[in-house]
Amino acid sequence: MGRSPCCHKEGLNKGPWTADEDKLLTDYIKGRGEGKWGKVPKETGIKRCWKSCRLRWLNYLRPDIKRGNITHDEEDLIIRLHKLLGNRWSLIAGRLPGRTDNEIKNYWNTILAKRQPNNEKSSIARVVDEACRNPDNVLAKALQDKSMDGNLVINRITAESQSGDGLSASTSRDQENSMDLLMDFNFGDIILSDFLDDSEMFNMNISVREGDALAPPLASYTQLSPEEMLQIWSPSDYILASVDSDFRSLASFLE
DNA sequence: AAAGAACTCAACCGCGGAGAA
DNA sequence: TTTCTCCGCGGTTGAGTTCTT
Repeated sequence: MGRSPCCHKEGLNKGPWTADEDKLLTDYIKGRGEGKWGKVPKETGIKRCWKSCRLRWLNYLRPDIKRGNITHDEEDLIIRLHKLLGNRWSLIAGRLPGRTDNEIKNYWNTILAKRQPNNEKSSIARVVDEACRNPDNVLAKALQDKSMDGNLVINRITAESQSGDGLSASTSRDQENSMDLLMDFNFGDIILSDFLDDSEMFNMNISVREGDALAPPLASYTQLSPEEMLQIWSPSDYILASVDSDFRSLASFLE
C-alpha cells in the first residue's frame, strides 16, 4: 500500500486547464481509450499528474457529460438517493446519466444541503452504518463481501422490538408486514431503494437473514425488459400483504 | 459605484482498496 | 507475504462570480 508519488512531482501545472491541455487529453483518450491513467501524462506530454487528467476527463471532457442545470426530476432523485445512500456520490451519480459525482456533490453541498431540515443521516444510511459496526451482523457481512451478488435478501420486516440480528431503524409508512424497501447486492455495491414518501415516520425493526430469496438479483434484471422484470419479480411471503404496492414500487424504480 | 459577503464549482488532496510484481 | 503502483472515492480548497449593503 502506498500513495502514488506522481502528485508530488515538481514542475507540474496546477489550477485551471488550458484549451491545449484539454485537446491533448481528449485526443489521447479518443485514440487509446480510458484506463491506463498512469501513462497519460508521459504519453501526452501534459504536465499534470494522472489524477488531474482523470478528473478532468471524467468531470469535464467526457462526451456524454450532460451540461446545464439540474432538472427538477434529477434533483428529486438526488434527494431520494442521498437519503438512502448518504454521501456516496459515485453511486448516486451512477443513477443520473451524464452527471458526475463531483457535480452532484457540489450541487448537494451548495443547494440541497441547505434545504434539508436537519443533517441526520437517512434511515437506511443509519441501518447500514449500524450494521457495519456489528461484524457479526448478516448485513454487515454482506456489505463486506464483495463477491456477494444478489444472494442476501430481506426476509422479514416486522414492526416489533429489536432482537437477534435485527436492526433498529426509522423508516416511513406504518404498514404492518409490508415492504417498500428493495434491497439488492450487485457487484459488491449495495443498492437500496426506498420508494416511500417521508410524510410519516415511525420506528420499525428490520431483520435480515440468509435464506429464501426474495427475488432474483438485480444484476439479472438488467438483462431483461421492464415487462420481463415484472414477470419474474416476486415478493416473499412476508410481504404478500402489500404485493400490489410493491409491484408499483418496482415499476416506479424501473421507470 | 465600490467594497465586502456569500456563493459556485473546478480542481486539489489524502486515503484506502485492488492487484501486480 | 510484502511492497509498490494504479485507480477511485469523498472531503476540502480557493479563484472567480454574483449578490448585498
